[in-house]
This record gives sequence, structure tokens and C-alpha cells, in this order.
Amino acid sequence: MTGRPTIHDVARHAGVAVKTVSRVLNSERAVSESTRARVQASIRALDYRPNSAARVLRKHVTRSIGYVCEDISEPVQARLARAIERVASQHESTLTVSLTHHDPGLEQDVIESLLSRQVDGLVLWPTGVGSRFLQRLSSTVPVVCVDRPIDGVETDTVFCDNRRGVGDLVDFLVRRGHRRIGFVGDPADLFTQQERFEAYRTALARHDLKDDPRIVFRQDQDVDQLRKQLHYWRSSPAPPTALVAASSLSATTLVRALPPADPIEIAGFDDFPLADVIRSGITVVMQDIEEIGRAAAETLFRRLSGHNAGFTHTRVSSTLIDRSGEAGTSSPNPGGR
Amino acid sequence: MTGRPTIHDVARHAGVAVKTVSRVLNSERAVSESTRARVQASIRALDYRPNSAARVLRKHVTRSIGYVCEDISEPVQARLARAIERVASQHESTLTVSLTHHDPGLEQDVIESLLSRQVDGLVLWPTGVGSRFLQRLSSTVPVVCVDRPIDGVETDTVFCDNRRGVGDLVDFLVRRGHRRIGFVGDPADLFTQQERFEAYRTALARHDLKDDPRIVFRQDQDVDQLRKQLHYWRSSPAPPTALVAASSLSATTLVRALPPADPIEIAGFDDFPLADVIRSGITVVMQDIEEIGRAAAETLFRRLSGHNAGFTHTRVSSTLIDRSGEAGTSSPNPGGR
DNA sequence: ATGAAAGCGCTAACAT
DNA sequence: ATGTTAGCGCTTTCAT
Repeated sequence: MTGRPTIHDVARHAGVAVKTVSRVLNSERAVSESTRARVQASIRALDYRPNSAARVLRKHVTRSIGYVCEDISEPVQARLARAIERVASQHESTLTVSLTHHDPGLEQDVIESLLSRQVDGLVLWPTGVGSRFLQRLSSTVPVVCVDRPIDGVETDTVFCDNRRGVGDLVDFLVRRGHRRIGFVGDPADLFTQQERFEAYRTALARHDLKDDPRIVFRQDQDVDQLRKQLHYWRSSPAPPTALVAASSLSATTLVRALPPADPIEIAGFDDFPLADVIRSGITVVMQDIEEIGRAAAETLFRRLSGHNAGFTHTRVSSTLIDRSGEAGTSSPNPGGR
Repeated sequence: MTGRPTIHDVARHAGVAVKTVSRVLNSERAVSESTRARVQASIRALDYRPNSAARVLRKHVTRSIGYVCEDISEPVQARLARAIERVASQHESTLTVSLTHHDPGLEQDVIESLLSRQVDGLVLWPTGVGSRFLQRLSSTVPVVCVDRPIDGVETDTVFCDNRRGVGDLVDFLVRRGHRRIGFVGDPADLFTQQERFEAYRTALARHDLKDDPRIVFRQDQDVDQLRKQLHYWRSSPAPPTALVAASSLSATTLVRALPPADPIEIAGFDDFPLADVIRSGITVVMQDIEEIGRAAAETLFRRLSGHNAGFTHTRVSSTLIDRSGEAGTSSPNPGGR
């Protein structure tokens, strides 16, 4: 006994059959203007709200989608959530957010929970680790992967164009006169880091530059570690004069590790707060997160409306923000709070 | 026809009645060990997952809560989401996130949608604007407000301790020898800004310092506007030697507006990425967002488990992070990516 | 300890 | 254009 009015109460109040109320609720056509108005009035009078559980039980559609990511407090994952929520609400759907905290086991748990709640579809920022469960998943419910694929599993995907982005960074540094360009990135097993590192080497080759593993730093970002590495480079015969930072975490760790006046030039993948100010402005390629989220959600809703062709793989390109000009005043403000 | 197995399929497979399966699913006691095991086996064999809609229809409990905030891409709101999700998942509940984009109309819409989906409760970062709808809301469903109250509506609340935080900032600046301390904040109509401004004046009085409206800047944060204001202050007879920035947005706008070498000292409310590095480190009071989210969610689940006493009002205190020491190396890393 | 039947609130299918 | 009936998959009630 909820106390909440049901469709029967509305029907009685309006003096019609429940099916007529149902028709009004679902905007079906076969209702005369006058009864429709009467029903609407009763709905308002009783402050009636349809019970979504009952509706779901019949229609097998929840008008809710899940967004499973690693850590919503990460700016990129948070902005993605906003972009997805926007599309979802346009489709009159809600967004349920579940977090994996980078744990494949938890990933399976939260997805199972979402499935039992019958979400209509899933935007998934996967941990990346494949499993039998995940293999079957995409035949149970539409899934769109963002940021990276699930190892060994094909789904619709929306990624950023890592290769072109890094290519742009290297081109920029070469244009600035650098011939000795190092690479600072996160651990090599991450999908995006693989793509970005490959792109770095490809871009060097395109400019006839040597690809030298001694000026590559790829590991968990730690200020002290990186400071040592920089020190070592400085005292080496041919130190890098510029560095590609392959993630905003790498870039900010670099910023922390470098003396303020160090002349080395940094260019980073992903914009970050205050990048326009610090070290007189750091040039970056900025992912179009809004677009990634929008594309992922739209892909999902396309599937939900019956689109059943093969998997789509979308690459969203990034934009180079050249901050080499002057001490930052005019470059975009990356929402640094 | 879902194709998904139902409780009947499981019952048939295990050779028991549906009610027995239901008992197993709900961990009721009146089932023998042997049949319980048999039912569990059938559940696994059929890969059965209970249909949550049917369950909700009967039990009137969804094990899902809503988090309604303005903009999940705001770091504070995103971190709050994470903290709330953690507690929700501990209570085997999911978190549905809806955004108001600062629009009271949209706020009502998304809440209505959540209500019709029968969320068990709501953590609400309100737009702040009261309404008849919001007045009735807390009698419909448990609501905990964070960051600020709803105008004219009492609910459980969890806020940060704005007064003590600002007090700490002013004390810090006085300790650093400042006697002429200005205030830079967001528009005065915001609840948190009101509290912080009042606390600023109170703290000045406590130190026998004049409260001078000419060194107060409270409006939408705009770099050019603020630059002009700073210029005006510099050419005034008694310019401020230090500024309290009443939000991280104010602090970062200040950082953009100030010449790098300007000797004015800034202390800010809310930590922000790279605050440990920029201008040799900016001292801030850091909100304990994790704790605010945890407290809000726990308050909600306490209500859900039948706690029906009067409204609770929790204040979570912030921590001063003194970065006046040296060029940042040892101070906490505010997760600046 | 187990089961049969009723019904949660809605919509699909089939009347009229 | 409107109404009646059955049933979605589960839990509750009441048997046994």
C-alpha cells in the first residue's frame, strides 16, 4: 500500500476505463480531445505519477541507461558523464552511474546489478580486461565502449584520435625548432598509452628524427622519480629539449618535477586546469569530451531504436591549443577551478 | 517475451515451488540446506537474474537513490558523486545522477522523473530556489541537501563549515603579517558566498581590522573585470596586501588576472589543481568532500532504515593547507590532472 | 519446511 | 473512440 494514486484512481476520478488513461499517458491517438483533457485534469488533481516499475514489467524498457566508469572524480570521466546525461535526458532516460575503481571484478558486479535492473544499454569505460562474462555481455544489452576497448571483445566504440593528437603535438614541437623530443607517459600497458607512444614514434620518423628509448619515460607518474629522470637527462650527452607528455597526469607531474625556469618545452595530451597560465602556458591537444560523450550516447540510442547493423567505431579528433605565443591571457580557459 | 529465465523456470528446473525460490533469493530462513543448494545450482545453471521491476512492484523499494546536482563536470560535484556512490553500493543500491544545469524548472523535472522511478531517496545539491513542489518533496521521499539549503524548505543537510574555513584563512593571513585583507568572491546571492563573506567580516573584527567595502569584489568572475579592479586597488591610497578568494573559481580567476610577480598574497576557499605549484603554492582551506558525500549518503540511508527523528544538520569542517613555506614540493597534491 | 493463489500497477491484445 | 481481460515476474498471504 503506497498511498500513491494508481491508474485506477485516475480512471475512476475521470469516469473512464483504465485503458483510456493509459492511452493518454502514452500519447496514443485513439482518444478524443475532450476525454483526454478530462483525464489530464484528473491526473493533475490527484497528483498522479505513473509507477515506472509496473510499466517496466510490461514493456521491458526502463528508459534508463548505465554509465560504468572507473572513477567519476576524474575530470574526463565526469565531463563524459555530463555529456551522456544530456543525451539521455533528451531521450527521456535517466543515467545510472556505477564505478569500477579499476577493478575487473567490481566491473562485473556493477554491470550485473545494472542488468538485473534492466538498463536499456550501457556506456562502458572498461577496465580493459576481457572475460567470458564481458564476451557475452554485448549480446545481452547494447554496449558502447569509450576511451578503450575490452580486450578480445568487439562492441561499438567511441575513442579519441590518439594518433592524430600526438602527431599534432610532435609537429608543433618540430615547428618550434626541436629535434630532440622525449616522451613522458603512463605505464605502457594502457591502451591509450600504447596508441600515443606508437604515434609518437611514427611522428618522429615522419620528421626524420631518431627514436631514442633513452629519452622515453613510461611508468607510474611519481614526482621524485621523474625529477631523477630529468636530472639524468640533463647530464646526458644529448638531452631532450622538448617533451611530449602523453596524459594530463604526466604533464602535471612534469610541471611539479621541473624547476620553474627550466627551459625545456612541454606539450601535452589532454588539456588541464591552469595549463593556460602555468609555465607561461602549456600547449596541449584537447580532447573533445563533449563530442565523445554525445557520440557514445547517440550510438547507444541508435541501437535502442532498432539499428542493428555491424559495430561502429568512432574516432573523435582533438584540437591543438597553441599556447606558445605569450603569457596566457587569450587562450581558452580549461575550466580550471 | 524477454527470453530471460524467470523464477518459474528456476522452480521447474529445481523441482520446487516458486515461493521456495523466492525464499532462497531473499535469504529467508525457512528453507532446508539441501533445497537451498539445489535452487542455487539451478539459478547458476540458468544464469538467472531476478527481474528488479517485478520485485519493485511488490516491495515498493528500488534500492536506488538519486543524486541531483547542477553540473557533474564540476570537480566538487563529481567527487561528491563518487563518495555517494561508494556508500550506495555498500547498501546494494545504485546511484542515478540527474543534472539541473542551475535551472529550477529543470530541477523539478528531473526530480519528478526520479520520483516516478521511485528512487528510495535523494541527495540534492539544490539550485536554492524554493517552490511549492520542493516544499512537499521531503514528505514524499527522504531528501538530504548538500552545499546549500532550499530556500524556505527544511530537510536534512550536510554542508561544509564555511565560517570556520574562512576564519582559518583570515587568521592565516593575519599571522603572515597582513592588516589590509580584501575579499574576492562570487555573486553575493549564493548561500555559500553569503556565509563566507559574513565569516570574513567576523574574522576581521576579531582581529580589530577595519571592514572596508572598497576592497571587496563580489560578482561573476571575469578575468578582465578583476584585472581592472586590481589595477584600481593598486592605485588607491590603502591597497590590500592580501586577498581571501572565496571559491576556487575566484582563486583561479585571480591567478589569471595577476601578473606573475605581483606580491599580493592569496588564500583561497577550496583547493584546486596545481594550487601547490602556482605562484609558489597558494594556501587554501580544503573541503573534505569525501566526508560530505559520505555523511549525506549515510544520513539518507539512516532515514531509509526507519530513522524518523527530526532533521539533522551536519557541518563538515575543512582543513587549512599552509603552502606559504616554499615552492611546492611537499604539500598535498590536489589531484591536478 | 514447502506450496497455491492472489495481486502489486501497468499495457497488449482483443473486444465493442 | 473506448472498454475488458489477461498477464508481465515477483512477493505476500494463507494453507498444508
